[in-house]
Amino acid sequence: MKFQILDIDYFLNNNKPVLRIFGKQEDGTSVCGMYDKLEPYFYIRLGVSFDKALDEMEKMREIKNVEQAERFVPLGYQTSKTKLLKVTLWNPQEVPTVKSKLIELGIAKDIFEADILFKYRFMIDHGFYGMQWVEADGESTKTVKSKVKTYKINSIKPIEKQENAPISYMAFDIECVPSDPKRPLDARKDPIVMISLSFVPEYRNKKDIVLVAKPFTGEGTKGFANEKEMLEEFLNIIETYDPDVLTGYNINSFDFPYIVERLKQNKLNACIGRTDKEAFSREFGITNEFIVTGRVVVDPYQILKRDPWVKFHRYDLNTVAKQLLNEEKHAVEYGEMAGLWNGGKEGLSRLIEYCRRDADLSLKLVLNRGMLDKFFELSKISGLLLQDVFGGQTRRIEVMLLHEFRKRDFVMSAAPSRNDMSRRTGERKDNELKGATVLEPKKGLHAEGCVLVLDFKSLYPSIMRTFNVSPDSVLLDKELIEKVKSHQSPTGTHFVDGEIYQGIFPFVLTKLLDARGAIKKQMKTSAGDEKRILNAKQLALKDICNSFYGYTGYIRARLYMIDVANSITGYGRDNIEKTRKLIEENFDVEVVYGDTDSIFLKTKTTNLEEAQELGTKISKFITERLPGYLELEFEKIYRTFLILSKKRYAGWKFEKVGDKWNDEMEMRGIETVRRDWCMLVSDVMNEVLRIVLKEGDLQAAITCVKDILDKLRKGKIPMEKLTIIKGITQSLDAYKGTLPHIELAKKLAIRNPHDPPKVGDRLEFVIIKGNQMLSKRSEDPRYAEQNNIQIDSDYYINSQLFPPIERIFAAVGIDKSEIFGSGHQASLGDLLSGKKRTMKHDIEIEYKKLEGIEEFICKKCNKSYRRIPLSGVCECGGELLMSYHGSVGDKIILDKK
DNA sequence: ACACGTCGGGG
DNA sequence: GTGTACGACGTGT
Repeated sequence: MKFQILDIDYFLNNNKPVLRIFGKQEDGTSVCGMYDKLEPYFYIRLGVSFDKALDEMEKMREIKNVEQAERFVPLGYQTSKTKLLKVTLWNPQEVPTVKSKLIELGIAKDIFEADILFKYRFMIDHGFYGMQWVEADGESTKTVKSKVKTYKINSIKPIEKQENAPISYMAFDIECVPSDPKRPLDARKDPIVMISLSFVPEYRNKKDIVLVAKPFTGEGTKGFANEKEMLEEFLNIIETYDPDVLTGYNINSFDFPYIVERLKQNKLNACIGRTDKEAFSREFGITNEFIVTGRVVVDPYQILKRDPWVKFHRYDLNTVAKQLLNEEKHAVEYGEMAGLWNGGKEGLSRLIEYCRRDADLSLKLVLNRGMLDKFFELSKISGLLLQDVFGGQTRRIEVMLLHEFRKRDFVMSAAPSRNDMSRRTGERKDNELKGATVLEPKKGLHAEGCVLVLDFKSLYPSIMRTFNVSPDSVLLDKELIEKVKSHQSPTGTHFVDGEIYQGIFPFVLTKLLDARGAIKKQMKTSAGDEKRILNAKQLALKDICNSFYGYTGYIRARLYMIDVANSITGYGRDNIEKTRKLIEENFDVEVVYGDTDSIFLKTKTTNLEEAQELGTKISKFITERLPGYLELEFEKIYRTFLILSKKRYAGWKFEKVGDKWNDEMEMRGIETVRRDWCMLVSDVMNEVLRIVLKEGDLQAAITCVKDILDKLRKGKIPMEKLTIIKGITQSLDAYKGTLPHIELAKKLAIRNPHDPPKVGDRLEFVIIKGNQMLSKRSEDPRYAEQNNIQIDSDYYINSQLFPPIERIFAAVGIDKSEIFGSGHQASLGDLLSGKKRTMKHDIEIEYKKLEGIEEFICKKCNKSYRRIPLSGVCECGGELLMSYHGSVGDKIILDKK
């Protein structure tokens, strides 16, 4: 029998562990393999004599066997293996108690691998990675311990196979109505009124179903007498459809815990998994986790929120779906729900369709956007089970290293205890983790010549490879430093030379980076699904490679070594300084900026082709002169470059695709979108940056801002552009200070006593004119509009627009008084005497061709604008979308690092 | 510039 | 389940 591993756990049968390996066969059949031939074990370094230890340990009934073993210990370069004891127990659950007993009695001085989950012990010992294809031999068996086809396995081994087995997905979403409209939802009392389910592939020829907790008939809808019957059907569908992946938006912290509580209230078992074990939820901080044995729980909310490459302004389903799928939720406000539920059939239908859409959108997010592709690959590369790969980098690295350790006869350190961690924190006071070098920026606008950006390819991984930096290659012993051929890092730590012994990190990184290189090559000749998967794979490899450095300095790492981390950044600092010097000595360019692994060079040419050529030449020159694997790559050209300070800059980027130059505005660290800013600020900032960078017309930038201020003072900016949104997070009287949105909430509660704002509501407000304190001058935008209340233009000018806009203007040498100053206005010419006020960028390509590449298109009537009209919307009132190189969509803010 | 506190998504 | 756990952005000093 062959199958792909999805999940593993174990149960006890007469105090003996039996592993349950859940998987999928090629034809999509779910199977479970039961394996009982593994015993839990760990290693100790003796604190007493062997005989004494043996004596004591024979008295412990939990211990099955003790034998001598020789292994390399992980920290510091080892010239020989260390004598250890391998302790085998009967029951994995007794490991923690035995472990602490051995330490207490002084028998063990050190403990290794006593905190490796039993399922991972199994995987590592068998060489199984996540989503591994295996071949097992055994016989079919019947048991209550599994709900799918089960086999008792005699032997099991990994096999080579790339493609995934067919995976089934089910998304769901629940709606609840509070029994007391003034109170927040309470899962103990307030029932679930409907559950929508969405399937890929279809379930009984249906792509979705909505279960309703009251009698109802309708297409794709199933009514029930009450909540309990509806919940029973929910459990029943899960069992018959048998999904591999359960998904839904924010299910980990809302839907799942809520359902579990409702099942409990209705005296039903939470049998959602593929075993007799009930599903359960646990929380830490915000990251709730929901465990369903045998299946994989995927919460797109958590995945999106943790993605460092793509950031959203907000993370509610509507915003995310709009951006990623160009689809929206049905418009139903939370406050309406009770009314819809308790009202007539029409309202109920609306609520049902709202619910249906939510589940559909979640599933589309996961599937249409290939959200899991990278995680499948991360699981295969790291060795973590799919369910565990959504967490942090630490576990990915550690389980991967465990595989490597086993091959090399190494043992893994224990995860740090609370004590270890506070000791590490304390030690940092004297020996702090020093970061990278950020070259002092030459602030301002650089428009006279193209700016070249060059990057070191995988800087930290390359450093670790070049200088053999690894926790197991450090020379901790003074004597060893004299005996062994070694080198010293810029921060004074010694490492054994690579030709004597290659550390595990450089070894693993070499494997991973080589694999990534091969995949990127392969991508060039592939297309469609194949290319998509290859891309996911190379991204997964990149993620893992880039996390090694951070790992060595992470307080919770098993292989924490601050000297190793500091050596890496130390080499990095050396490298960028060396590079700067080499460039300045050999090329006629000015270093205007650089950060960690990048360097920005201002050239004397405005010709893109020439700039490109120079960039390539410099990268080759430098790479030839740097040691080992360090490689400086020519990354991109900024025709114009504006830098405000370290880490805050914008550039007009040109990139050659084929023989055409594509252009794009790029911003880093300059936020144009922030939660607490109204839309007007974002619009003005984008517009100002565009004018400065693309038109080089400072005058126009000033005029643009002045126009806005003028409109603002005359009350001509639409209310929605001035609206600020903030949420109510606690009961109104619990707030200590006065906050604008809370003051407004109080006002609204008086105006509208039957539907007051509640905890969890998000309030929109504008600041209006008046002589009270600011916080008391918040008002509902619609109310202000209807009652013709004037907004406080001074607030918007001084508190919202001024700070960010001033930073930009200061950098290009425009004094704030020129725009914001009231009364006496300095003449434009005076302010910048000697400096050229306006310049049209000189570009030696056909400018005409560029026109129209970037434009704004109305979503409704398709009318296109070269600039956003100041109203922010189309003449027809429709929303405007940006268009880049022919593709239309809101811009997602990408911010590397 | 730093330390400390709050909040997120869902209904 | 041989585990005990976030990170961005806000305000205040």
